[in-house]
Amino acid sequence: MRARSDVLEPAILGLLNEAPMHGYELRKRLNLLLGSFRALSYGSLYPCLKSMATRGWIVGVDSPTSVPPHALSGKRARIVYQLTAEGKEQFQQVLSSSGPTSWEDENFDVRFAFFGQTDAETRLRILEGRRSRLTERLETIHQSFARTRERMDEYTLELQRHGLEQAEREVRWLDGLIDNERGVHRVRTEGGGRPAVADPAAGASGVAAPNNEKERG
Amino acid sequence: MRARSDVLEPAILGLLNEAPMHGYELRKRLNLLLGSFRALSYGSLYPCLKSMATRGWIVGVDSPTSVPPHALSGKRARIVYQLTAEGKEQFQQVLSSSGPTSWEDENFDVRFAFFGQTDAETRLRILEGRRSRLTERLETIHQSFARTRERMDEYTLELQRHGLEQAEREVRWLDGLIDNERGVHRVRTEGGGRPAVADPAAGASGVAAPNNEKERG
DNA sequence: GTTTTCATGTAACCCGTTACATGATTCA
DNA sequence: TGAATCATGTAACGGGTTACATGAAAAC
Repeated sequence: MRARSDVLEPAILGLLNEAPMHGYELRKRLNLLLGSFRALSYGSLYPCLKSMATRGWIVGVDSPTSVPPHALSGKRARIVYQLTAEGKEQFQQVLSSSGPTSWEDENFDVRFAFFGQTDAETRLRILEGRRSRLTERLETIHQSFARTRERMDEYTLELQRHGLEQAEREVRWLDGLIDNERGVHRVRTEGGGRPAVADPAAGASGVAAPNNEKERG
Repeated sequence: MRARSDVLEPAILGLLNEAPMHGYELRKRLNLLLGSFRALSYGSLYPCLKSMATRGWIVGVDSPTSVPPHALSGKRARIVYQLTAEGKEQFQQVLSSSGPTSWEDENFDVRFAFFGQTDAETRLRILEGRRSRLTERLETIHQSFARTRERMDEYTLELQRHGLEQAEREVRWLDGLIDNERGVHRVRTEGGGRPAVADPAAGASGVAAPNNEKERG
């Protein structure tokens, strides 16, 4: 429901779970992750890091700029943040929690971005949740569409038509991913249930599969 | 930049410019207009109406429920809002103002939805502004894409690839609309420059034109 | 040497949601 | 008569942005 809550924190946890980082770099990575447009402001990042530190999920360590570049002792301290044990636990919990909020646009994106750090079961659960949420939307739009078509402006109509098409396309995209995930899931759970994307070949071909129609365009 | 500011007010102005309405119905129309999901809350609608009334853009008129349904005198007053002269002026100003904010996602959607109440020139300006904003984005993503491809998670990559594709598709959609608008523009400005969509035939075929490829799918 | 980029923060504000409160009308 | 829907609002809160403040390192 909300715009970003449940989005910023998970994203930070996920990025720090990949590698420790200082705030400035974290922001750049976050911008890439979250829709890649609309720069996240420091005014929300730093306070968020602060509160996460207070809660014990992360710790910030003052760190001089690597090896002193030109003779002088490295003094300027950047604060490099890293997950604590609690933070890692929290992240795993966020990943596997598939509450209704997880299906929403940006929340889904973040969950999806960190699929590489989840198990196939959770991935499937989230993908399918997202899918049913989308089709639910489509249903709603179709209905109100049918009810109010005549009363609507040509352009409003066109806008809605376009939105509908985009949503339908996303459903198809999800279908591809789900199919793929099911295949991987079956194979992997037989073999131990570790994340499947650790294997580059399976990940690359599998994930990209549903979209190669694009090459034709 | 912002999520909704510059979105809610224009949308209200636009809807009230089509027909006077009371808040409850306004909300339904707004939900349809603004992404059609995520219901707008009364907690933001009514205060907004209030402030718009204070500024003199709209007036709320107590109105009994049409004709009394079963003998009793209609007492229950719904507040029907309508634009004042200033409100109409403000709306026209919003429509024709093509500042950078107009290219943003939701702002664009609202502007687009009320294209029927604008002239072809403004429509073109907004469509082209939106287009260049989108391609700008695409450029940015492509760059960071090339720079950081190796360091990225398979799923993050796929998510970005998908986003890229959606954006590219929207650019093509815009191209169709722009082409169409240019045609209409040329014809119409010769003939007087009135809104083109007032003509059902031109509007319907014209606006829908770039997308009839979808029928094949 | 000056500008640009890196780097970290704070305080005021904006806009929206949640939860609450209230009451009339319509339908079962 | 009692539940669902229509209809209008308010107060507290949440999460984000803007604008401000500061300073070191790198590039020109």
